[in-house]
Amino acid sequence: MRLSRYFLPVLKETPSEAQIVSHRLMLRAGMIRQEAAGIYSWLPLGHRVLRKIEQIVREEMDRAGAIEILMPTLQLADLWRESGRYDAYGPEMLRIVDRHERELLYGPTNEEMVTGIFRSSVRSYKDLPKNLYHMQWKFRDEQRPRFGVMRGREFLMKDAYSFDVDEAAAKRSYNRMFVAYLNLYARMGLKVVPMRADTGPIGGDLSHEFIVLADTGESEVFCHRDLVEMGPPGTDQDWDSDLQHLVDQRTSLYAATEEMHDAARFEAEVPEELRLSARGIEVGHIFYFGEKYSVPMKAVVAGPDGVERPVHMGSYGVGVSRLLGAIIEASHDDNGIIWPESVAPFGVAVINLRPGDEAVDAACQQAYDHLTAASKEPLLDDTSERVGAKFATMDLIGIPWQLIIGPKGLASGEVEIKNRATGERQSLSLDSALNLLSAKAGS
RNA sequence: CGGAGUAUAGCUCAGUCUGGUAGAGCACCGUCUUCGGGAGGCGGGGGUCGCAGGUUCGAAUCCUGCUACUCCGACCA
Repeated sequence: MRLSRYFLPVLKETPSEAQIVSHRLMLRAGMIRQEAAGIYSWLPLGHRVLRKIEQIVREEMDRAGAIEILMPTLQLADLWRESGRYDAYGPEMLRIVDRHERELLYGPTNEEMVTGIFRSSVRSYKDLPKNLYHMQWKFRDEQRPRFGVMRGREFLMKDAYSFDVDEAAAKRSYNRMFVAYLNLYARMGLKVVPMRADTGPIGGDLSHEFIVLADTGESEVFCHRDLVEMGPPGTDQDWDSDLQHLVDQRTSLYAATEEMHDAARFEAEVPEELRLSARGIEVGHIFYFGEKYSVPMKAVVAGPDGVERPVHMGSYGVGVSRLLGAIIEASHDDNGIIWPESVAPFGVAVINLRPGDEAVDAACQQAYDHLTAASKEPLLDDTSERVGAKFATMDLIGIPWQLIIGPKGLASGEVEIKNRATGERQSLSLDSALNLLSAKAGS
């Protein structure tokens, strides 16, 4: 992409409404624009990152055996009356009436609908297990939206739903999601801790929240320090096994959110120097809730004995749009965002310090073509901004690598590359720079 | 949902108390100088002062109603 043809409305000044760093940086970097309280337009840069995160989530869900579908945003009220949640959900649910006076709602979640899809076609235990997921915009009419995309009213969520023949099988489905979640967050450069969580109004017996530790987090969390440093399980697993040892490894150490916290147990189980109490951002939540929906909605399968039984279900959510905020909270400095390479909107920023200079233009074009061919998704700054502004903008939007090409360096056959995260720079020939960047930059 | 605020140029904000021709910085356009970390000069464009009503010779400013947004708290699969 050439910056001169792109749409990147960066702001020099901080908009007054933004209180936390991720919100400020997303607005300043021209990633989002607020349209109403808790409702945002995604501008090109933000949209690119959103798509990258989506793709990582998709790949890890697919790897764990989940199957992607896409359900609509609008749902019929009658479907929700089957589960009893139409009346139970309260004012957070946006209710809509169409021209025929039909009662609809903008989906805050999809348990009812996916159960409807499942029960219409699955009859036998032989078709289980199944895990269906989608990534779709949700709407929850929060009383007080804040923190930009971290707590919006409209937000993009990946929600998966598992269907199993009994509780033991459902636990295996739960474990698959547990492991897949740890892997997908790790791919985004996040340190995430799973914590026992309250199941809340959705109901159920077994639930974990996945928490990114950050000072600006909305909830207080308590855990064993070792959990923070423990790496992800890795993607190379036997996904048909129960994966129980991986889950046990991470659930045997103390970790709980505020509402589940037991100070006495915390102090008994965790030596003082390993006790960590911090604030966290919830970026995922998984539940096993058994027959909560399958019984009232009559989602049943015939077992080997020919008897029909309600299926055992779980649901698994990742806050896709919230993850942008969480990643920025976890990775930024005074100059702006520092994108992990896996989710960066562009892989390399090619900075032309003197557009119009024949040699510089040619070198930039060569670099741009080379990096494009190498799938490094370069962003070429070919504008006539002053160099200070160019550097500031590229630092702000957080492209992992900068390739700086100007007349002075070029005269002695050199260009400069800079790593956004470390600030480290080196001068070298254009060819060496391109080889180096092709080898390590980008996804 | 309780409490506190805000609304004036694309952005950040003065001006409102005490009614009298709509302001600044940044951004934008033109031009000159400058040119390797958010430069400077000169010239220029851009505003139904959130909306509706009222008071007044005259309202951004005073009064009434409404709307939107923000912050603190409670709430939050």
